[in-house]
Amino acid sequence: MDTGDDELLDSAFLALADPVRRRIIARLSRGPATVNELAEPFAITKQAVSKHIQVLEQAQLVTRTRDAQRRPVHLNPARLEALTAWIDQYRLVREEQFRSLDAVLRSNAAASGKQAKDPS
Amino acid sequence: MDTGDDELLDSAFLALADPVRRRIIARLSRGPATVNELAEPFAITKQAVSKHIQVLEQAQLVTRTRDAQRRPVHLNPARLEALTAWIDQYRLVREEQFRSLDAVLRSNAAASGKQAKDPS
DNA sequence: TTATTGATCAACCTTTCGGTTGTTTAAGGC
DNA sequence: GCCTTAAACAACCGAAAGGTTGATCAATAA
Repeated sequence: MDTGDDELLDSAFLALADPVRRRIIARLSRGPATVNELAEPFAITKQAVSKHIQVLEQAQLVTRTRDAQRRPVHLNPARLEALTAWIDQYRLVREEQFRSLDAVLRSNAAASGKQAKDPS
Repeated sequence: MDTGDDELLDSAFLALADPVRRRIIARLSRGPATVNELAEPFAITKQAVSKHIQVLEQAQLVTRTRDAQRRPVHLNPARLEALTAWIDQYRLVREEQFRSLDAVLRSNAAASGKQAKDPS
C-alpha cells in the first residue's frame, strides 16, 4: 500500500510539473472537455495533447467517459486533494515549529529582561 | 511574472515527483539537516543526494546556510504553501460545481414530480 | 603545513519525457 | 455499403533526469 501511494504521488506530482498539463487542469476545472477542445489553445499537435492527457489519467487526476465517438475528460478533485494533504502534512509541521521557536525566543527575551533581536 | 511563476511551479512539482526528494522533505519538516545526514537512510551515493537537494533548492523548496564546513539544509514552508494554493484554486472550483450540479438535479427531480436517479 | 572531513564539480551512461509524423481503430452521417 | 470525424497506436528523435565513479574545493583539526 505504501509503494502504491508512492507511485501515485510520483505520477501525480510529475503530471503537474508541466505547464501544458496545468493549463489542461485549469480548463477542466470549468467542466469536462474533449481532446480536440483541450488541444485547441496549444501550438502542439493533437497527439501530443493526447499523450499529456494519458499522463494525467495515469495519475488518476482525470478520468474519461464515453459519449458516442467522443471521449470527454473529467477532472478528479479527490486526487488533487490527496496532493494538498501530502504537502500540508509537512508544511504545517514546520510552520508550527517556527511558531514554537518564536515563542521560545520571546520567552527567553522576557526572562532575561533584555531586548531580544527584535529589529524595532 | 507569469512565466516566472510557471517555471517555479514546474520546478517545484517536478521536485516533489520523486520519492527520495519527498522523504528529504519529510525529514526536513522535523528540522534542518546536513547532506550527510540526509543521505544516510538511502542506498544511493552522497553525490546523488546532493543533486536531489540541488533540485529542491532550485525549486526554492529548501535553502542552505553555512555553519563552519557544514551546509545545513532548511525547509521553506512558504513555497509548499504556494503549491497547495495553486491546487486548491482548481480543486475547489470543481468541487463547488459538483455541489451546484447536485442542487440542479435535486431541483429538477422535485419540479418533475418524478423520482430522480437517487439510488435509495 | 599537512591531513581529514563535508560537500560540490565534471564526465559519462542509461532511461524517460515531450514532441513529431504516419498509420490504424471506432463510431456516426450519408 | 462509403466517407468523415474523434482519438489512439507506433516508431522515432532530441533533450533532460537520475545514477555512477573520480577528481576537486573549502574549512577545520593535528
